[in-house]
Amino acid sequence: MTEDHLDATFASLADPTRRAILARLAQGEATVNELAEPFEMSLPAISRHLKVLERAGLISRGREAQWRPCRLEAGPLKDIANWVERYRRFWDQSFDRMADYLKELQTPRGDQDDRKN
Amino acid sequence: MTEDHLDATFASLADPTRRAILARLAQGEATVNELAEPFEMSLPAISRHLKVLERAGLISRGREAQWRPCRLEAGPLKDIANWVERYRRFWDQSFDRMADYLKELQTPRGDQDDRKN
DNA sequence: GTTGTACTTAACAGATAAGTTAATTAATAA
DNA sequence: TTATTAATTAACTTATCTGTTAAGTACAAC
Repeated sequence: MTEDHLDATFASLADPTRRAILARLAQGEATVNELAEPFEMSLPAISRHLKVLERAGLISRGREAQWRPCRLEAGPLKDIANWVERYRRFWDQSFDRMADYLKELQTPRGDQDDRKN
Repeated sequence: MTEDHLDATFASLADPTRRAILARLAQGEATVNELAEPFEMSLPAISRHLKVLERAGLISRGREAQWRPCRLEAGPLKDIANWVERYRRFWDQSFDRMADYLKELQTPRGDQDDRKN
């Protein structure tokens, strides 16, 4: 909810490996090795990505014997969705066209200035 | 639309100054000095933030005399919204509860295991 | 021309990020 | 106890990010 939290969430999502990990976890829990398998990257590297995701609150980790199963935690994603929703009106209809349209309403017909092409 | 583009967009949004700049631009075009005014930061720093936003396609810049008015470009924000929507089901109802609920359906009444509180 | 305003670029410093390999911790299994 | 598997931490390299001040560019006004 805080701005600071948004920082960490957006930063976490800026990495394609981490987004792929989240996509995998959307299908269910997985261990570190399972998560690492699709990537040509060392296990420590994956472990660090997981730590980044954990710090952002995007995953949580349990303990079962020597495995540390990860699961998706979607709270921060909801924050992102809420944040971006505030801009929906800017893409729902082209804002440029909207501005032109409003201008047109104020201007007598056949009387518009030239515009750059 | 590409993954690469998402990288740049998320990374741009990970900075509170840049998010504040976008919020300001949601109210209309502004010059660099106008955008810089609320921040205790040098103008070159703002200029670089704007370059980051521009590279991510989140703003565009015109030229009017010596001013370079910035405007919001919401395309990449739409991409973010689309991306995050895929996870909506994970926060719309608590997924934990959903799992519990499904389990409950499969279990004879008054017969459930203890759960952590 | 010169001066002033708006903004960018250059050059630098410090912090953070992302990967590597090697060593370490933790639990299982023999 | 020893060996194996799962995962993390340590130490290090390289690159990128974010800010600074100082210098440079572009246009306007005089």
